[in-house]
Amino acid sequence: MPSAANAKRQSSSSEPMSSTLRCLQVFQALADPPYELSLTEIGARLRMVKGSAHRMVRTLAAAGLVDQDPRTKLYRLSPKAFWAGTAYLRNSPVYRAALPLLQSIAYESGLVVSLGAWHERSLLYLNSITPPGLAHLVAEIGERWPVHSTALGKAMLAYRSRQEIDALTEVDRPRYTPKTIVSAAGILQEARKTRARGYAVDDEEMIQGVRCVASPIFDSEGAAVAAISISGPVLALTNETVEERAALVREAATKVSMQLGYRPAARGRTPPAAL
Amino acid sequence: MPSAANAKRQSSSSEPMSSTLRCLQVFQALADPPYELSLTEIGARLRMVKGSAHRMVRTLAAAGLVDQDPRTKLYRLSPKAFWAGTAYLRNSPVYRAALPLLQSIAYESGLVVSLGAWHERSLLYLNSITPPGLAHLVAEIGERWPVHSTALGKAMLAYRSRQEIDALTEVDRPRYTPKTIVSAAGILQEARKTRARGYAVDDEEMIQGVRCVASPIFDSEGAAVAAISISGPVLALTNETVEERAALVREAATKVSMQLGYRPAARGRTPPAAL
DNA sequence: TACGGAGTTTCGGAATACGAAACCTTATTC
DNA sequence: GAATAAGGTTTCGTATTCCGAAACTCCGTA
Repeated sequence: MPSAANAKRQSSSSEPMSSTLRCLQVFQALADPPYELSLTEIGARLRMVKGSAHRMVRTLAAAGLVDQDPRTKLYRLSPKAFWAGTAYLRNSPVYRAALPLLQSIAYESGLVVSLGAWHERSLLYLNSITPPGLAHLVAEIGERWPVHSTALGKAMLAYRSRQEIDALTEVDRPRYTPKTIVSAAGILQEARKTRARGYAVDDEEMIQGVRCVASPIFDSEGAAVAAISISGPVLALTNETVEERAALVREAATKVSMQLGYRPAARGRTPPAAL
Repeated sequence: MPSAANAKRQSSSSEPMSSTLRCLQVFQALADPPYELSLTEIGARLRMVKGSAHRMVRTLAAAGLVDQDPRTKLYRLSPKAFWAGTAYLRNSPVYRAALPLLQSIAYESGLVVSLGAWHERSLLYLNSITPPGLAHLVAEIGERWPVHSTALGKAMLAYRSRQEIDALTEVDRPRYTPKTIVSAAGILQEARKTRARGYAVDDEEMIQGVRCVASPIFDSEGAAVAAISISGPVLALTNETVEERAALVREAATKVSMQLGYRPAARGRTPPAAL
């Protein structure tokens, strides 16, 4: 009786499982603030009836990835989701190679040291080391930040392909402070400067009063996949000390690149992001 | 035509989506070492034919949670999975409250400082701060460790319910070093000692040459949901200095508990894990 | 050039998920 | 304290989606 002369093909070929995809949308919806959602809210955001939303959170709960607050009834990601997601870190050659160096630089500089990776045109924070007293200017593990206004992002962007930069700057990027560079021309110019001096600088372009320097990490294919930064209040990271801090991150980033199999003098590799 | 007199009920009530559950099993399989699996291996582990395994990794890939290494063809968790999973951390009151304190203690003590949470009878590492040179004795973010042989685990276990302890110690726990306490009686005795002195000690019970002290964090309901520890080589964490290190973690853990709304002198709360 | 191993796609049949609506539970209002 | 409202949970029939088996393709090897 069903499918009586169904007009539509069951789909051309190996389509992903649609019901599972919708369920994973629920999962990902819980990964953004406010991190805790009611059933009704989930249904509203993802355009599904309450019953379906309920089935999906129950499925995620059955898999252990989602918890429900007994008091508020709100759904949120569980510790198991954290365990599973962080497998990426534990498996990441960049992270494993960089972590010890981050600690060293943090103690040497007394400032915030961060490791970020390139992910879908944004900067993904992998970890930060923060000396006491500077906790307020720290990005959280796993947070995504813009690449045009952070030192970590700019360090990677400067060594990405020209097409990637152009795609990013098709329209002006968001402004966060008066110093944020938002235009395509400005961002391209910044990339040029970054390559010229060998490190990227964020001079209060993301957060007022915070300055950062960063240097990119290259994988064995020469792609800028990550970066290391030192951040601090403008009073601590003055123009006089920027150079030596930059030297710290450059040295560390180079070491990590080497461990990843990057060889700077490789055979005729085209310099990235040619202008 | 289908369902022509189907003998089996479609299931009593809101069952979770079975196909999605199997797909999430694939996701979780990638969260354990070796972290990268081939299609055939996934199929073998989860008892599914290749075609099904393929549909599932394609679905996870379509959701962005899984990547395939272009060279090796192996599947692994993606940065997006990391972003999603770490939402648990960003949303965690314990983590937010404890992180600044961890940094302080790490700088004060010069040793490794860790934060762990109770999760399904095991210890889940949320983060660690490691001074230079001690990187080798650090547990990774998101790793799960046993509760009977780690200071973090023992600190929480000592304040859990008697039933929970008994359930855990039904059979002897795994031994990792000659000093590991594996019997039910020994673990119970340890819990008693921990409560008596106010902090837990791991004296080379997990890793030879490494000693740790830890103190539990209580939520507003009085449950020991997390703990803070200081770890170091036995030469650095000597008997003479254990007391003062323990004082550091106790003070920090108490502060975090307070921030979570825990009130030690609450109305007639039954002391946990009564003997 | 044949072979082997692994990944990918196809296909029909049958079990599974969807949506709508009813039901239940908890908090709020008068 | 009863009525109400808002949200969470369950039921049910239909038709859509998923499962398994097997064929196909790709790539490196003998």
